[in-house]
Amino acid sequence: MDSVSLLSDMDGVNLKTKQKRTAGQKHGDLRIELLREGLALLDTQGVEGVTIRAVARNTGVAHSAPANHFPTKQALLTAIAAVVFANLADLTVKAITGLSDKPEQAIQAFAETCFQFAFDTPNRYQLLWQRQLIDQDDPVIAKEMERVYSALLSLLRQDHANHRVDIETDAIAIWSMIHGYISMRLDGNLVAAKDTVTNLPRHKAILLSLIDGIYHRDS
Amino acid sequence: MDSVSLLSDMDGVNLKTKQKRTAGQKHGDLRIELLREGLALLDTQGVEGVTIRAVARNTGVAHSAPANHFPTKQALLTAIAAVVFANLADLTVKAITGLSDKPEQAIQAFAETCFQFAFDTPNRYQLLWQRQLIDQDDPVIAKEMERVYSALLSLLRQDHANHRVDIETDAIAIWSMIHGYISMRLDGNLVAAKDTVTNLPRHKAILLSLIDGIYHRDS
DNA sequence: CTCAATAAACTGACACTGTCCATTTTAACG
DNA sequence: CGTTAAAATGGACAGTGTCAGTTTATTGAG
Repeated sequence: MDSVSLLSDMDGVNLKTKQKRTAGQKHGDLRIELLREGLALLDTQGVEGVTIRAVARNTGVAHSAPANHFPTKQALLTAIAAVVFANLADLTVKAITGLSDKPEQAIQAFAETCFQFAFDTPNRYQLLWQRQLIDQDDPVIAKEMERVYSALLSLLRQDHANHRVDIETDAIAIWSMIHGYISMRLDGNLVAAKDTVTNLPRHKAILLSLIDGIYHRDS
Repeated sequence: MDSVSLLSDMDGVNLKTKQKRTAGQKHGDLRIELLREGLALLDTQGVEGVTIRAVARNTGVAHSAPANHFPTKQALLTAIAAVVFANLADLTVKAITGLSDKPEQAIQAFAETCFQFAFDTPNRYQLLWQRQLIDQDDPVIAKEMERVYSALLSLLRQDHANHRVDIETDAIAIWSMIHGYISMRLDGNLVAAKDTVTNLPRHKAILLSLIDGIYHRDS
C-alpha cells in the first residue's frame, strides 16, 4: 500500500528518469513532494485540511510555490485524486487477475477490495467522488475510473452461459450496491450502520450474496 | 413542493404563532429568511455558494447578523439540511401511505420518490450526506433520518409471509442500491451514466426489479 | 568559463471567508 | 417613561485562493 511508489508513474511522467532539474528549479521534486504532503494531510485531516498553503508550509516552500505545478486548488486535488484512483484501479485489477475462469469469486474479490480500500483509507475514497472539488473530466481521472469500471464489466462479459442482455446496467447495479453501502457507512448514516464491529461483517456477507444474486439473475 | 411552507414547523418552532417580535428584533423573521435564502443559494450555486456572508448579503443584513440565529456555519448548514431532510421524509412517508397492504408497490414508490427528489433537487440531496459540513448528531437531523429509515423498515416488517431473518440488513441493502445509484449519477461518475435521457429510465427499471428481488429473496 | 535565458520559487498584495468583539439599536415590559 | 435584554451593526483578525512583480538558480549557448 505504498502510495509513494505510485506517485512515480503518474500523469504519464516517469519521475524516476527525471534526474536533471529544469531551469530555476531549486527544490528536488517539489511536485511529487506536494502530492505526498497532500496525501498525508488528506489522510490525517480529511479533504478540508488539504489547503495549498498548508501543503506548501509542510513542504517548506512559499505559499505560492505550488502554483508553478498546480495552477489552481482544483488541479492539486485532481492530481491527488488521480494518484488515489490509480491506486484503487491497481488493487482491483490485481484482485481479479487469475480468477478469469471463476467469475463469481472474481466479483467477490472486486467488491472485497473496494470495501477494504474504503475502510482503510476513508478520506481517500471519499475524495474520488467529490465532483465540486476535482475535475472529473481530467484525462487521468477518466482513464483510471474507466479501468475500475471495465474491470467489473469484463467479469460480467465472461459469463457466456448466461444470456445477459444489459451488462452495463448489471455492472451499474453491482457498483451502486458497493458504492452505496460504503458511502452510507463513511458518511455515518443509518443507525444500524454505526456499530462497525458486529454489523460490518454481517452486512458485507449479505451484500456479497446479493451481488452474487445480481450476477446470476436471468434478465 | 413548497419548501417555504416546510420552514414554518421546523426545529419544533411554530413560527406561524410567533407574531410578536422578541426584544431587539428589527427584522421580521430573519432566521426563516436566512434559511430561505440559504436554500435558494444551495439550489442555484451548490453548497459551495452557501456562505454566511452571501446569505446575509442577499437578505440585506450585516454579515454578522446570522450569528444570532446560527452560531456557526455548520449550524446554518445543519438547519438547512434539517429542512431538506424533513421534506424528503414527508415525501417518502406520503408516497407509501395507503399501500400498506401492497408492500412491493410501496417499496417501488419509496424508491421512486427518492429518485425524483434527488434528480429534481440534486444539491439538496447531496447536502444531506456531507458529514463534514453538517452535524449528523443534530436531533432534528437524526429524527428525520430515522423517519425515512423506519418508513422503509416498516414495509419489510409487514411481510409476514416471508421468513425474513435480518430486516435491517435487507433495508440497508435496498437503501445502498438506491443511494448508491443516485450518488453515482449526481457525482457524474461512470461513463454509461452520463446519457441521462436514454439510460435513466432503463437503469431505474432494472434497479427497481433488483430491489424487488431483494425483497423477495429467501434469506 | 562567462553570461544571458528561463522556469522555479519568493515576497507582497487583494478579495473573500468564518468568527470574534465592542457598540448601537430596537422592541417588550415593569 | 426608563430599563433591559436580545438583535443587529461595524470593525477587526487570521486564514484562504489567486494574482502580480521580483529574485534566484540552473541550463545551455557563446
